[in-house]
Amino acid sequence: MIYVCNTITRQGADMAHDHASDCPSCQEPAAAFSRHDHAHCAQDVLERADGLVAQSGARLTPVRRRVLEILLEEHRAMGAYDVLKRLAAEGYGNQPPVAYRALEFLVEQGLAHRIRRLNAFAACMHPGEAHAPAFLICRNCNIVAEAPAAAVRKALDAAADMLGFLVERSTVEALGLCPACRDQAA
Amino acid sequence: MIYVCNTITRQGADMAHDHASDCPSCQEPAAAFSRHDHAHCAQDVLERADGLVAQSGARLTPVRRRVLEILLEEHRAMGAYDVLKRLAAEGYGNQPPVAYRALEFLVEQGLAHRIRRLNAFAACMHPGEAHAPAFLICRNCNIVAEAPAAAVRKALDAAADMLGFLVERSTVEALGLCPACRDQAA
DNA sequence: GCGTTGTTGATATGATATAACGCATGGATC
DNA sequence: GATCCATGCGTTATATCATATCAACAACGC
Ligand SMILES: [Zn+2]
Ligand SMILES: [Zn+2]
Ligand SMILES: [Zn+2]
Ligand SMILES: [Zn+2]
Repeated sequence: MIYVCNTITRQGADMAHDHASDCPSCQEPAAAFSRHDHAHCAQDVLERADGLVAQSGARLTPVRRRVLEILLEEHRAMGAYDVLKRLAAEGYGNQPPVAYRALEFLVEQGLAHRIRRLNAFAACMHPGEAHAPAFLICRNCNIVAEAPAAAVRKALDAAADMLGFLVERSTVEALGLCPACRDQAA
Repeated sequence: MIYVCNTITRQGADMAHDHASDCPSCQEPAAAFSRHDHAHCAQDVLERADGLVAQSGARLTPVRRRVLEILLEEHRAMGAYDVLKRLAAEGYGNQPPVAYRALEFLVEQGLAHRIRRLNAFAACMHPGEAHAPAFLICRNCNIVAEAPAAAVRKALDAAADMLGFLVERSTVEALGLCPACRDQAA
């Protein structure tokens, strides 16, 4: 299947990763929203997730791994109950805590992100790489892309520092139009 | 009464406003978290709100105005149901839509902000001034401050633009420690 | 084996948010 | 004045998001 990838990875010190260079998400930033076979990306992320979790001493149990797979398959921000429906249909528990716990675990491990504007979760497409992404949410087609935001964080830290405020975690989310919907509107 | 003001206003082209210069929120950024008599700020904001709404053709009805007053009085981020309790106690409707509609109106008019991380709303302390603030949320004492974020938005716009994404609205929220709690922790 | 820890599943509840309907008001139009 | 229409309000009901608590069970170290 062909998807539009919600991944945006820049080649560079902060975002580089080590898998095959034919990964569409590892090309130029301008290619982030372009259509490509997402199966490769998903498979790559899963493999890296296995390694990262083992390395941290945590356990990527069946439910947790399945939730990550679902997020990768669906390839969009999903509500906890959306995930739960999928789990229930596959014989896992169908109670909210099952989904919330798995999602919380994935977020803690850096394998997924929480999109507060949507009350939803999305798989991180470059786990293990230090990053604090900004999320770009298209109001027309609902695609969610992760954008490198080192400069944004830096500006935020500076603004907070002027007031004596110490930033520990931050949320940067933008609502607007993706390239495709932007063209369509014009 | 003495409050800590959740307002941070900088004297400068983007944030200046025209009322009396003894407003604590109009002093140096470093004074943003300091204690002061908030009644002056609240009164000033209400007066400006009246003017702004009239100017835009909208109507600041009793319920809407009362919600703004409540937000200003409480001087913190409030959940919709907190506001609703206050309204109900004063004889207004006690159903969720009453509060949500008024809050939505205030946000649309730029008289209040929605803080997604807290699922809450706070009065804007400098309505009418072009601004897209970042919110600084203390994880210890829950104070919420509005910080000027022009540089942050600029960086975000630039990051999005590199991907062809057009930002229309954005959410920038930081969780951390306010100056007081930071000192206390040290 | 056996206690300890962590994971899962179930029940129940709490918290946040919106859909849909009908009525009242107030201004524009006839 | 009567009619129409747009707007706001109140209500019922429902949808969506999230957590507290307990019981069963599995993995692990001893
Ligand atoms: Zn990839
Ligand atoms: Zn789009
Ligand atoms: Zn004040
Ligand atoms: Zn504090």
